[in-house]
Amino acid sequence: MSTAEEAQGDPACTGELPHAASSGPVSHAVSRVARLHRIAAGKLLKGLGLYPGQEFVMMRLWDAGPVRQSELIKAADLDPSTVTKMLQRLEQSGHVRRCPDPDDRRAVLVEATERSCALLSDVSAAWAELEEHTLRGLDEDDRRELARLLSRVEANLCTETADCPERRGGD
Amino acid sequence: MSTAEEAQGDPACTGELPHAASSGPVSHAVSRVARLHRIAAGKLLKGLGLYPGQEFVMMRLWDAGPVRQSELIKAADLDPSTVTKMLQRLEQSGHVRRCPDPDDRRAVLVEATERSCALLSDVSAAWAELEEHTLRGLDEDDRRELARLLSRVEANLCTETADCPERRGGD
DNA sequence: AATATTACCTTGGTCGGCCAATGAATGCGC
DNA sequence: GCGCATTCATTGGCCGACCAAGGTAATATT
Repeated sequence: MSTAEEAQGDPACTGELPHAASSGPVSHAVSRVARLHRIAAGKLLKGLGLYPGQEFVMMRLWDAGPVRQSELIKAADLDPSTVTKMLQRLEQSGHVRRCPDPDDRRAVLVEATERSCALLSDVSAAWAELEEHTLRGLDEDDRRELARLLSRVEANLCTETADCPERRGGD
Repeated sequence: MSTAEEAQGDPACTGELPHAASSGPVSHAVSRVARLHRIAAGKLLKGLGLYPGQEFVMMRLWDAGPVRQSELIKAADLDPSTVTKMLQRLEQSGHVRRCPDPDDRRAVLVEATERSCALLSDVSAAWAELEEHTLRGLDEDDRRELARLLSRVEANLCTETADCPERRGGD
């Protein structure tokens, strides 16, 4: 076994930035952090029977009670088809119940099952753990700063790619 | 009751944090930023015939020339199967050429096609644009700070969930 | 040399996520 | 009332990403 190279070393953590990405170091970091963060979330959620991404939907349901699917879509800002499929799986796994909306025959009302409500505290705890894992070693100032900067970045990314002269036409 | 205050025009940009996620505001922000960032990258790459995620592999190939698939896997820190499928599609779309490694009959050598090399500058430009889009409005200090914090977070997420021994300082 | 291990890649499955296109019900304008 | 546009949700296709399992070849062990 010659590989004296740190059995569990950091494969990708050695930030070897590709040349073509040198123009976007932060973007690169965002991508890597995103994947790692998702993986970490996935591990924590796995024990709860949830897949990463489903928590957002469940959280909305826990918060808001029975809602239209369109509300979920708007709240999570996801593609309708994404939500449809996710809900089908969540229904299959017993986390969610769906029934037609009596008021609008094309709409569907979604609500969290009682069983899933038992997960609420676990998911909250998992998220707290994830947060701590993510921010370990950062003091309060750093955390605030990171939150602030991410918020700025999010706002930036919410604007269309190259057409945000912050002045759309009349309406 | 029935305060319909959340029924506003802005879909997701209004940071209405679910209650269950209040324990992890930064994690939530990371998730949202990640998705938005990926979407932005996707839009920029679409015109170049690439899908988000493929750039990383291509960048490695442009940097390193013909490499083993395992090198790519290690460099990008992706699942082998992910790389296999991605390369199959990249080969199909003409961005990549693969041939068996004469030195190791189970290995595969991968290289960027000449055609794809023409994309290098475009991808670099796209990444620069993405970076600017991401960081618009942040001054140099903020950008440095964000890079620093993301780096810290990345390091955190590289450690297993509850196991953070002394980390190697990497040269 | 024969066997066991390990490394390399592939296949098949699953999920989240997107887009495009479709069908069904509602609502608006005429 | 009738027709058209909107909204709601679904389907199918695609891609990235994961895991689990498998097959083949190189290497270590015996």
